[in-house]
Amino acid sequence: MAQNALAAGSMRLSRYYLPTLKETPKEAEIASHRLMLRAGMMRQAAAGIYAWLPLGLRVLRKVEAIVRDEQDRAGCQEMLMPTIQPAELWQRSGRYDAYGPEMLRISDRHERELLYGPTNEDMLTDIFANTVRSYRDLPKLLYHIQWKFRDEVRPRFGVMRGREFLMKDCYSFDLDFEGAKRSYDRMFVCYLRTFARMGLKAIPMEAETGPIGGNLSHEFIILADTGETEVFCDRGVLDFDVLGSDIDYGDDDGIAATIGSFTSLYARTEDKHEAAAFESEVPADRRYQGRGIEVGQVFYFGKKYSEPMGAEVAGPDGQPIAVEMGSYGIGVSRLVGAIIEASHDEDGIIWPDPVAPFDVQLINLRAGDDDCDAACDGIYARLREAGLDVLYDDRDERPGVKFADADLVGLPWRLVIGPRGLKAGKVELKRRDKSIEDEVPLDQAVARLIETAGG
RNA sequence: CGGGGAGUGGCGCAGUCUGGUAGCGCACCUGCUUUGGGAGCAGGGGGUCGGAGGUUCGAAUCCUCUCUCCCCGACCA
Repeated sequence: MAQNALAAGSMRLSRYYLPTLKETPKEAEIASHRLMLRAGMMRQAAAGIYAWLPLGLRVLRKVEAIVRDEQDRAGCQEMLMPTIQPAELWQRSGRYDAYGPEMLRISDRHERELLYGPTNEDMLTDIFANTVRSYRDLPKLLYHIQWKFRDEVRPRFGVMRGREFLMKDCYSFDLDFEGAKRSYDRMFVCYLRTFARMGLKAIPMEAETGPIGGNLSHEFIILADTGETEVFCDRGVLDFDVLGSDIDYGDDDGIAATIGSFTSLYARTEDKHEAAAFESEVPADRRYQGRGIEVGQVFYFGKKYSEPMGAEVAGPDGQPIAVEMGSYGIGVSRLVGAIIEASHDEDGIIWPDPVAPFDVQLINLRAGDDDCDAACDGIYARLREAGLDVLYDDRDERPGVKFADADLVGLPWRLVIGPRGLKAGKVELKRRDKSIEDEVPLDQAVARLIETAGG
């Protein structure tokens, strides 16, 4: 929408850099990859590494803004750590040798060993250890949104599994397990809200917890027919209205209760699925089976890094205590692909309103015709004034080309103005998802757009 | 990393087996005609055939080496 002044902006398509493709580049197999290339959102630079073009960047920024907003709302504080890290940090945490060839190792002109960060536990734990001294400074939730690099053996699915990817990672620091659990719960709820705000059904599912044990790790899975993972869950999980329920981050018990209602219901990916448990715990009419994409994970790992890296605070009795930590990731760039997987048809993308690169596609069917130009220019100005982001197709192209591009790019609203309708004083107002297709008087169309699509 | 496949103009492809002056569709440029679902006609521009070496009078085509990309699997946000 238009609230974000930085992201806002309308464009005339004749001036916009939007290189759409009629044919699919042969390297693109899955829908999101295909559509992102065809819709001119990105171009590949190398395997798993992409350049974001203006349209793609708009979406990436919107997704990022929602993630940021919800992090801040949950009490997390944003910072920014570098993409390049000294190897020494990882040698101290013991991960440098453990990480393997997935880590891109580089060296500078002094032959100092560096690496392109695949994650930031080590660095932030180090920063924290050097700056926080007392239990009274806890708890803390710190996050950043930064590009990461993992040298995957086999990058694929476009932006869904690239080597370079934009990720939000948050880290919690608490004095004891109870505190760590509160932080974990807080992030859990934050994630539910974050994905819901993007128009997605994201389901928390039990995940591997590693050597720590317990059940304190969940993957958040977006439902999408083309997802890579098979998921099984109780439909109750799908019906839960997170945005409708008023989350109060000051109310720990309320948050714990919200999570309890989620985690009490069966929800597992194929790795953890047990048919017998599924059938005994979930009534037949509530069993849901489908496919999904992992877009986030929350993880409690206790003192795994704080102990080796000396991240200790003085407790109430003055004795040093290694802090309890957790980390919480969201694949921001991956989400752009995941959203498309979850929302497209054979003609193109169908953007959920909150992440759409523009609100409205205004189509002038006969650019150069005085009446059409006048009507479109007027509407373009009025919609912009109302704060809507409009992509105005004023190109000297045939209608078929414009419709095809509009379907491809997939903006939520489409306003079509042509000589035929104009003679009758009407324009065509449509939703990309086809839920609305109306011929209405021009003023009415504008009013409806401002009312429903406006900030 | 195992198994498969592909590199020829911006995109999609043919040509390679059987060596003989690089082609098609779309896109692009100019003009005219068109104009409610990817227009028609005419004219035009653009390619070291991934790279390096070799064989040959002559290599996109044959041989050797190499780089890159994609798909399936294992792995992963």
